[in-house]
Amino acid sequence: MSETRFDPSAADGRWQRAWDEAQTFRADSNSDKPKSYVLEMFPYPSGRIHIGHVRNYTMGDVLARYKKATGHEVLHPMGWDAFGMPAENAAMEKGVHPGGWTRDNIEHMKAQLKRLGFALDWSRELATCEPDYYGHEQALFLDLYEAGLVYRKESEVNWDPVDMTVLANEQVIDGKGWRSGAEVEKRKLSQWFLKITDFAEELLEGLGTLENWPDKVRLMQENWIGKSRGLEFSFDLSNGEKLPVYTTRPDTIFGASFVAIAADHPVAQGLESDAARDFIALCKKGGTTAAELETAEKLGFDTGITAKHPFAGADLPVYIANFVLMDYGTGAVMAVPGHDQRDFEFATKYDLPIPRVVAPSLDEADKPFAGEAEAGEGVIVNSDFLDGMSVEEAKRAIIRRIEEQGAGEGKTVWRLRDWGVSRQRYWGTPIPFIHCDACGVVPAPKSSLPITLPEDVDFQTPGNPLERHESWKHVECPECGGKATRETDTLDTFVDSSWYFLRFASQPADKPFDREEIAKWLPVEQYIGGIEHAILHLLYARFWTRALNRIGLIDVKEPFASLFTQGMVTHETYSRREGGKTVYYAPDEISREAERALLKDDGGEVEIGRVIKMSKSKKNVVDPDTIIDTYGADAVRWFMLSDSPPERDLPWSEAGIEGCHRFVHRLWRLFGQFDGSASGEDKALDRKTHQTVAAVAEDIEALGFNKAVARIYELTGTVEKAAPSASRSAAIRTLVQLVAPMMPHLAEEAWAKLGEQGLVADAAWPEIDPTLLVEDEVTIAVQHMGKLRDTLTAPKGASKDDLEAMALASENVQRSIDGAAVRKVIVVPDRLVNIVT
RNA sequence: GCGGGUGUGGCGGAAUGGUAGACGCCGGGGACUUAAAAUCCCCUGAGCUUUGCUCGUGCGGGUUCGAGUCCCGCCACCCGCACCA
Repeated sequence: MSETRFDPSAADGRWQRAWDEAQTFRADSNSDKPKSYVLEMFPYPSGRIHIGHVRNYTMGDVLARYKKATGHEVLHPMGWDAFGMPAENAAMEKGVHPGGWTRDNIEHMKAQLKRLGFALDWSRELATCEPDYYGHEQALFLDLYEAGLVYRKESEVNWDPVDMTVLANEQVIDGKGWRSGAEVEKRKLSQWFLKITDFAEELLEGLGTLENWPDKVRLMQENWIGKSRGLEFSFDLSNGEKLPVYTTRPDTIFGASFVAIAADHPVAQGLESDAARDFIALCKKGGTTAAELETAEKLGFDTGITAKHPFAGADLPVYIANFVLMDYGTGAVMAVPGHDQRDFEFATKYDLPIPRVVAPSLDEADKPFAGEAEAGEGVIVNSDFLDGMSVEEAKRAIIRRIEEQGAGEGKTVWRLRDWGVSRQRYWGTPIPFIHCDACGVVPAPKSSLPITLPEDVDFQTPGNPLERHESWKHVECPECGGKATRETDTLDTFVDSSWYFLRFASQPADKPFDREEIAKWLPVEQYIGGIEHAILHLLYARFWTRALNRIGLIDVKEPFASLFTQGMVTHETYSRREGGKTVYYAPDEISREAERALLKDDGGEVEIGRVIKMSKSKKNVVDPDTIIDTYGADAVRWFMLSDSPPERDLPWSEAGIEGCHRFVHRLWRLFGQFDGSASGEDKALDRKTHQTVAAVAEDIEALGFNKAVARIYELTGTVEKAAPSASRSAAIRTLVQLVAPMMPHLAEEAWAKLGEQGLVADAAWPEIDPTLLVEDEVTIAVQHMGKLRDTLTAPKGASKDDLEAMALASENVQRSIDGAAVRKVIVVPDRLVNIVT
């Protein structure tokens, strides 16, 4: 083997082509091997791969390659979450077609991914914007409709009157459209909904089975679903109506001193007076940002109506209150100021009674409040037949009483809302329905699928181009044959990403997927992606999977057996004040010295800012293409795995990637020292090698890539120092295999030079000799009173008595004991001896 | 406000209740070289009266022969949710 340098610019492409030609990473559904489905969240084709993708896909790739080496049939696919707003924005700004823009981006990004040498089955590539994907989605949507899981209802949306479009909440900034700057209006539109609330209970319970999901994500979903147990009952109002309220604290019912309703509650809406109307308008104006809610004053309006307390008989005033939400519970609450902070503030402001009904003990039934509500545990007081009960006992008692009277019932209320999937946009999956004046809303026949998007659309006029597209929009009614129009709304792109993992596993032309084939691959063994999808995507995908399961299309209930959320790639920022404002500079405009950073252009010093998430506005981004050009794919991959634990943020640094680059070449030099004819055994090295193989395997399976990397560094150092022997040659060969999942190009190149047949990507993971995992000598720590005084070497498994004798023989130990009587000696076999005096 | 997480050298970080700081980066010294790059070797938590000793894992207590790790109470930072009755 010659001492040539490893040249990634030649080797990377060569091996990528070799894998392609051999179809090394093609997944065979009919294989007898155990299946392993490794999946990373597919990207939106924004134009360029960013470094966060590189980290995400490198982790998945190491796992996929390792699984393959350990005898699994691996499915590791890639595709494109290709519908979405940026394509329409590009269309409006640059006059390009969203489809053309998207497909160009896909082509470019695919080339970028290929340069990184990922072990992907590209034969299963899919893009959600193509009819052969979204057509099947339309079919699934119709299936769900037939099962009663899809419905239409009037719903309030954020409407941008200039762009003539619906805006998502996050697109409304300070009450104005993010693009147009126009004042956003609330509009009622008839929209499509999916009945995710039907699955609230099982989505919540299912979380309990997802042991290999981060607790954090499970908790976030749990809070999002938001189950609460309570009582719903009705007040009789002085105007003769009944007012249902919901409470989770029915035990405090005797502490109710007023009733509060939401501004858009029917009772409020029914008020005629100008003052009432003005107050309702005021409530609507209130901001919805976190900061505004934090400081918002509790405001109320006395309707003049009263509500009869079901037990006390008192007439409670009914207020419209700005803190009551219409879309939770019944939009009306019984207000218990003594034991709810919001009610307390409200009652204080409007001078309403604040009775105590929970106290630390029966003796303290009239203890005054210390300026805030007491929401905690205690004993019920001033509450007639509930007096003396605990909070929990009282809850049960009052619910029973109300139920006996037929005035209400114990009820579970969920925070989770049904999923509104209508989007008034062009670049999405057309919703397969037809509106007929005579027949109403009619599902499109499955034979008419896919309903494809028209290509000839213009984006220069505001609004949804589908709305204006006469030849596309007007169709015959499938039922009566009369004049009808297509639904012009398209589906939320989260629908597209709610089943792509099924289509990856099975892609027949005539249906969304094959049930038997899905059963072979699903659930995904390991899913990897960003924490930002903890709720929406991951909840929707779980829902969609359960919905398909319920209607009998698949057998699996939970799509992702294990979830891993990786940290972000971060970078320090460079900036300086110029003409009164802060100007940021990109890393490649900077020359970085040990303590300072200089601008290449003029040599001026710039300030080194905090290490934060890469963002365009701070210009602290690095471009994957550039760094692959400079260092090669393997060094970049290695950096992505080194140092930081994968769930934490990874600070990108020039010094760090250069270190990785050096290591690639250091390995290459070591591989060059392979001597197949070397003889002689080096038992210590054999041990180290086998221990490393076992440890690296364990680390990869636990996704502890940074630890695996450290072990490989260690073994590399040991092998470098070892004298030539058959053991050393074996160690070098093993090292090639150990780094193969992480640095596949270098590994293939070395594998070939070692004279091995075939690809290292096809090679089995090195076998471990269990007898070599244990040392025959161990280092024993010797402590006196828990402080280290000496270390000694003992044979593995030495007896407690021997170890104690050896420890006591130590000069350092004797000096430390200094003649004191030994009271006790603690011996941990093969680890330490602690002498207590 | 509620919920969760994290605090270890100059930096990223290791460490089944058992030798704190593995491994990498930065830095320092040396070798090779006419020189540089590359490479290799050594040092690198702080302090001290340096065969060795003391201190040291955000702070204060506790349990234990022994605590970064377990328990109690704080502090700081980060993330998520948020007027959810």
